[in-house]
Amino acid sequence: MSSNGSRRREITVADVAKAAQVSKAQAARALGNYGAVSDDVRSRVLAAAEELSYRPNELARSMNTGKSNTIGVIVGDIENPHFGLATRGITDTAKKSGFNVILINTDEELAAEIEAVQVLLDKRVDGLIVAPASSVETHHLQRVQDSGRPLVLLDRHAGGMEVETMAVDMVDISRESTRHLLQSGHQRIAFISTLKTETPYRAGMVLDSSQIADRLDGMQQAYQERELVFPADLVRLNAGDAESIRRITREVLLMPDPATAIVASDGLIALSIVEAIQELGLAIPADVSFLMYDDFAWTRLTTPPLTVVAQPVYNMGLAAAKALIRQIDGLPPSTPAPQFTATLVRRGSVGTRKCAETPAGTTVP
Amino acid sequence: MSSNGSRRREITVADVAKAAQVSKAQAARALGNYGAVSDDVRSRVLAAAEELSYRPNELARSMNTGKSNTIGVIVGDIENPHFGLATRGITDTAKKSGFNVILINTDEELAAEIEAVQVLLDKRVDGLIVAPASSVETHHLQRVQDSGRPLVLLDRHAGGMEVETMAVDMVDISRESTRHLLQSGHQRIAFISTLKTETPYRAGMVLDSSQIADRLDGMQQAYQERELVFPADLVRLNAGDAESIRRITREVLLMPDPATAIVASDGLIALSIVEAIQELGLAIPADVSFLMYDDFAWTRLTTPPLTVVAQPVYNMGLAAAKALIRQIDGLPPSTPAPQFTATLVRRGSVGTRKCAETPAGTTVP
DNA sequence: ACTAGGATTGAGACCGGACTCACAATGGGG
DNA sequence: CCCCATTGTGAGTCCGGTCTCAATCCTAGT
Repeated sequence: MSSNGSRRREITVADVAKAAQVSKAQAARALGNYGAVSDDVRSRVLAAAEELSYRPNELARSMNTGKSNTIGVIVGDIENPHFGLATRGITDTAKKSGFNVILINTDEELAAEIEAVQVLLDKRVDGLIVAPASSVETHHLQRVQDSGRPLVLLDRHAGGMEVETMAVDMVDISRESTRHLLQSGHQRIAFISTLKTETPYRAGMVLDSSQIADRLDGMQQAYQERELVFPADLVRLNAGDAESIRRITREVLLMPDPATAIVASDGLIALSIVEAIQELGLAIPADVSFLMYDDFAWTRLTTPPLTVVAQPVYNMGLAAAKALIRQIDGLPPSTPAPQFTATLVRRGSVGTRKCAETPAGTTVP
Repeated sequence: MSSNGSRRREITVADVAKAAQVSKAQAARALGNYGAVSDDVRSRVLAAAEELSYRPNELARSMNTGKSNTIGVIVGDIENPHFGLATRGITDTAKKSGFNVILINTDEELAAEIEAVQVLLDKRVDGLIVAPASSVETHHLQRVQDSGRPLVLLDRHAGGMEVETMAVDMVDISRESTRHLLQSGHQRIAFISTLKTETPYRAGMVLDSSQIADRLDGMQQAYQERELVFPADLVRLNAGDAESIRRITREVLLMPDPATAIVASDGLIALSIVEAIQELGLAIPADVSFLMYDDFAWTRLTTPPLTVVAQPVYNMGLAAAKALIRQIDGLPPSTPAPQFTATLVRRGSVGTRKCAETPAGTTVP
C-alpha cells in the first residue's frame, strides 16, 4: 500500500551525501552541525536530507559518542501510584533535558532488580535511578558505581553505600505519627507491610528495607518516650496479596488483646485493610483507628477521610532525575542536598480512645 | 576506592579474545553461541570472559542485528492509574519475551506524541504501542507503519488506519450504562471529560477522541431508544485541572434545570467531581447520582461505593504487548482478534429518582 | 598413505554515525 | 610577491559487535 518500493534499508548519511554530491564527511558535518562547512554544501545537504527524509540512527550515534541519552529507572511496581507519581517526576525532568527513560518493574524481587541493573548497564544507559528492593544486599548497586555510571536511589537508602538518595526521613515522621496515635489513647498499634521476610517479625530483627526499619524505629522511639512497651506482636510483614492482607487484618483485630489502630505501610495495602475492616462490620474510627502512608486523592473521599502520611513523591522523582543528570554532566551534587519531609495529614480516621474501654465484641482476659 | 585502575574503557570481545589467546571471531562465536567452536576454545573464552567480567555492548549488538529488543510505549500520563495498570501489563509481557520498555508521556498533547514517535523511531525501537491522543490526526502513526515498524494502538482507535487496536467497545458500554441511568429516572445526565477542544461541545460535533465520541454515541442511542432528547448542554469537555473540574461540576449542578446524574470520563476526573459534590453539601446518590469510567479499588471504599464501568486495562496492556511482539516476530495477528468488553459494576452511587421530584435547593421555573 | 569433507579458525568486511588527518584553496599581512 | 593562517574537503579510522569467506585442521574412507 505505502510508497516504499525498496526493502528495509534506512536512509544513512552516505545516501544523503551521494544525493547532495558531497563526501560522507561533509554531509555528516552539515547534519551534525560541527566542523567547517560552506553554505553551499550545507544547504545542499540539508535539502537532500529533507528530500530523503533522513533520520539519524541514534544507536550508531550512541555507539561512538558513548552517550545513549537514556536513563534507566528501576521501581518495584509501576502499578502502584506511589511509583507512578515518582516516575512521572522522573520522566518530566528527563524529557526536559533530552533524556529518555527505560522502565523496569522488579515486583520488589531482588533477583529481578539485579537482572534489571545488568540489562540496563548492558544497554549502556547514561545513568540509573533505582528504588532498591533491599537496603542490605547492595552488591549490584555497588557494581553500578564501580562501572563509573551515575546512580541515584529513590525512596530507600542502601546500607553502607555513598550514593545520592532522594528519600524522606522515615524515622521522624513515623515517630510523629505514632505519637499522634498514642496521644489519642492507642497503645495496641498494628503495623502492616508487604515487606517479604523469611520469618515473622521479632523485636530487634534486621530488616531488608531501610524504609520499614526506620518506620519501626520511629514507632519504638515514640513508645519509649512514654515508657511504654512496643507491641512487636502487632508488626505484621509479608502482607503480599489482597487475601493475606485481609487475613492479617482480621487476625490483629480479632485477637484477645486486639489492635485499636492500624498503620498501613502503603496505599495499595491500605485499600485491602480498609475493606477488611468494613467486612468485619467495624467502623473507622469508632472501633478502630487507621493511618496510612501516601496521600492519594481518594483518601479524602472515604467516610471518614483518612489520616495519612504525605510524601512529596513527585518532587522526589523530579529531584532524583535532576541529580542524576547533574552526575551525567559531570557536575558535583547540588548543595545543599535536597531534603524531603513527609507530613502527617490529620483527617478523620484516627479517633480518640478512652483508656479503660475495650472494643466491642472482645472481653478483658 | 574501587579496584579499577584503568580509565573508562569497557571490556570488549577483543579483550576477551586476547586473554583467551584466540581470534576475535572465535571469541565472538563462543560468547554468542553460534558457529562452530571447539570445546577447548569455548571454555578458554568463557573463562576469560568470566575473569574479565565481560559484558556485551547491547548498543553495538543492536546496531548490526537491527534489533534493539526494546519497545516504545507512548501514553497520556503514567500518573493515571489507568495507564499505570496498562503499562504494567505491557512491561510484564515484554519482560517475559526479553524486551525492554521505553516509556514516554504525552500529557495528551498531540505535538508531544508526534515528537515521541519520532524519537522512538530514531532510537530504532522494534515496535511501538501508542495510546493515541487524537483519533483524527494520525499522520505520525501512519509514518510508523510506512517505516515498516510494528505498531499497536491501545485504548483508542485511529481513524482510517488499519492497525491492531486493543480497546473496548465504548458505544456498547456507554449505551448500557446510560440505559441504567435512564431506567433509574435520570434524564439530565452530565458527561464530564478532560478532552481538549477548541470550542464547547455542540451536538454533532466531530471529536478528536474516538473514545469520547463513542461514549457520546452510546449515550445518544440510549436516549433515542426512549425517544428522549439528549441533553447536549450537559456534555462538558476541557475539564483539565482540578479547578476547572470543580467549576464545571458546580455549573451543571446549580444551573436552572440541573443535572441529576454525572458521568465521569476517567478516574482522575472522578476524584475532583466527587469532591466538588461533597463541597456543595450534596449527597450521593440522594441528591445526585454518579457513575465513572475505570474500576479502581478505592471506588469500593467510598460511602456509598461507586458505580463504575470496569475495563480490563491490564489485560489490554498484556494483549497489546503480545500482539506487538507477534508482529515483531513476523507472525500474523492472532485470530480471532482479542475482544475486550467493559462491564457496568452497579454499586451504590446511582440512585432511583422519582420523576416529579426536583433536587433540594432548586425550584421549578 | 592419501584425500574428501566436515569441523575450526582467523582476517576482515560490515552496521551508521563521529571524528581525525592530510591536503587543497583562499586570503590577508608583511 | 611570498608565507602562513584559516577554511573547506575527502579518505579513512573507530566504536564493538556480527557475520562472510577462505584457509587450515582433523578424521575417516578406500
